[in-house]
Amino acid sequence: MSDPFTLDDAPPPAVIPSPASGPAPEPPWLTSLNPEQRQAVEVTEGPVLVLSGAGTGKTRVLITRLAYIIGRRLAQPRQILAVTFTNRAAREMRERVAGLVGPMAESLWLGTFHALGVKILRKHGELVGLKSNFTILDTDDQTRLLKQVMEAEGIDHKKWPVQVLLGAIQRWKDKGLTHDRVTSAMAGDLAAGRAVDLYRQYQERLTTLNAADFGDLLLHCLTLFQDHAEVLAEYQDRFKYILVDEYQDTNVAQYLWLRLLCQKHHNLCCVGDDDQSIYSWRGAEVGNILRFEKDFKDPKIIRLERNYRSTPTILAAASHLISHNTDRLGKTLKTAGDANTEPGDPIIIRGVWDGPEEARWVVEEIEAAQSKDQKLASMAILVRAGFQMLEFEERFITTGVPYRVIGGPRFYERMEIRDAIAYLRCIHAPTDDLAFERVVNKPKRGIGEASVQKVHVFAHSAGLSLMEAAFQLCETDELRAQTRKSLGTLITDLARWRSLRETMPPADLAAQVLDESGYTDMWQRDTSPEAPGRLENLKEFVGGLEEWDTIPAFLDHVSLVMENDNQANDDAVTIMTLHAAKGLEFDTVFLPGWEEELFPHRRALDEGGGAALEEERRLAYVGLTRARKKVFASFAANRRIYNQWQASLPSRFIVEFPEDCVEHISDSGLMGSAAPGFSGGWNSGWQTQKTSRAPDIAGDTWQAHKRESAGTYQVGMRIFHQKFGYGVIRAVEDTRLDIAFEKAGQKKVLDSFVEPA
DNA sequence: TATTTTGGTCTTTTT
DNA sequence: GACCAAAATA
Repeated sequence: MSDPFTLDDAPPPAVIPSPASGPAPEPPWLTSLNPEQRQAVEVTEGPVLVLSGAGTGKTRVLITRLAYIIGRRLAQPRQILAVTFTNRAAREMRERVAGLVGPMAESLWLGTFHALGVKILRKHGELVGLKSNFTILDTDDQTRLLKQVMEAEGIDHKKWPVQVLLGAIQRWKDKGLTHDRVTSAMAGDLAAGRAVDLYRQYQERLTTLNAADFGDLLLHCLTLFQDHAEVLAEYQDRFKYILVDEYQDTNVAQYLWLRLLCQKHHNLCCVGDDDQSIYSWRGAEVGNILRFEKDFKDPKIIRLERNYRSTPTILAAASHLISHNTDRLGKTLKTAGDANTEPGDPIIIRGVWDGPEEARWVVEEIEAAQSKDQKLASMAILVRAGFQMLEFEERFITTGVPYRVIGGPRFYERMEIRDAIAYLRCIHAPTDDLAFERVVNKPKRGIGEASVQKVHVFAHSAGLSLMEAAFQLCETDELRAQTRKSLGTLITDLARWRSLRETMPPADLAAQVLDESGYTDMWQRDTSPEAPGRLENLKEFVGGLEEWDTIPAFLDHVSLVMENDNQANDDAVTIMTLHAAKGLEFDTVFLPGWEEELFPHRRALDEGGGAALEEERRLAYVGLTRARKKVFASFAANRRIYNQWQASLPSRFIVEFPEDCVEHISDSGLMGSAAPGFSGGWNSGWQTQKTSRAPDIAGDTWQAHKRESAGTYQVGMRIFHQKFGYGVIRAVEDTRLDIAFEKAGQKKVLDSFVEPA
């Protein structure tokens, strides 16, 4: 095999780094570091673990370390591997390194685990059964594929949902387990005890399709390294220095991947914070941090504890909150500034009546800050779950305040975009059966399920791809003349477009395909309200394609990045999940929805043990420490979930704030007289709460209400509701009442929210 | 075949 | 209430 890595014309000399070894003046980006940071940069040899609290300059250390290694000529950029968790982090890191060392940064191996895995598999994939143009499946494709396998095996999909099995397979992959290493004990009675076999068949289907799912990107790498020592040796040789960001979020597979790669030079530097481990549900093992000392001999452990980001108040609150966790390495964050730094504003805590009210309040605060010349871009709303975003969006739209949602409904996951991509996939890889299936009757060409099934059966028996099978079937009388004709047209069209791809830029090709296939037409004729939006998205899609020179490059981007990063640089408030916020910082942070069952989330509470709860608390810690100056936390007494109003209690995390760091503010105008439970004002209620542990807000009034309510309400009764006013009960079902309100119309409400009128 | 109706499940968090 | 899948209907 030709060695692609022998191009290094001038291997750098192995210099033992030492600040005193040369008279060269030290650049400012080095001298401005604090002693611990500097150590983390300069100890280049051997394993290094940097335990880095929130806001302690972890990213800066990583970037400086990269620049230092390059600047000292300890290695060429192409001999350095730097791994991040998100594409955003990777992009940012590359930009900032480039700022220090210039265009050399281009040749760094820098990216997410998955992106780097793809890079390796594109080169050596044949050794594990993947051709270099293999497809990367998204969640949707994975589900459909596994579903096909399960259906073929006659597994009852009602009893054993696809998602559950898929989740199990993914977790196995996270642990680095190929199907032959999963024991039946691990599988249990999952999928009627057939889980392991189904896993195997799923992998077989993937191989036939020349496709890999997300977990495979790492798992195949591991297999490759284990079975082909010469390939592993190449990479081990090449990567003189390895840097890992967010190490606390690595899973077992990623850990093994790293361990294999660093075995020659042993220069592995991992940066992480166990208090910010929030991805255990995705297979992340905080244990990787704890194992570091055992698995890598004589590691240097460096703690960064000086926080440069937040005010002392925020820091104190965050530290106090996280100290409720028992399972941690333990570290204290100190403010980095002078001893007499101003403590900063207290954390504002506010209880409101319901979700919309909360949104109203948050946006009011944002507008107030804006009128004091604070940039909207310096403010963020961090939510626990995606559905919370809607209320804020609505409010921003009505008030006209610019906002930006990160990680919302993803562009590339929209139906029309996935269809368009499927066309490109068919053109690029004729064997991509999943894409073909998606496209075959979109727009409607009279090729129904029955015909597709025939193609399927034939393809399977003859060992052909769907497209090839369809082509051959068109030569026979198996299919109806009508079907045969349109199927034939589709296949010739696809072939024609394929022949254009050498000469035509992807954007133009896509435009032509969407046009000639009738796909655009389909939406233009569609009269549903969302059709114009879809056409708009397709336009944007074609526009976005212009950045790409080749289809495969674009397809990789789509499957790995999944987000459209045309981030307008307008001044806008950011809305995102707490998970997405990790690694970012803002002057002002809003933390809405701090209610029991939402945050901490019900699922975390249900799952026994304290582990899940501790992860929720870490999430709270991440949220708090995103703020530089000011934090607003809030909770609503009522929240609508599935069209049901539900009473909720303030999150236990609110109680865990140290009292001298917070300021409770009550809802005067709106709430004052309207809500009995609220009128007393917060402060008094909260004083007693700490000891009694039963928040007064819902305390006596509501609890009593709940108890007495069973049976008190009957059809025909006239009642009063805080939000909807007066009404008459139409139906009673358990604690749910169907009420015809005089003003608000017919609603379903919980009995605890009404009182006899 | 295509469209409508019904019935069941939902919401954590993401590469 | 929204979204999906399967059944019923045109």
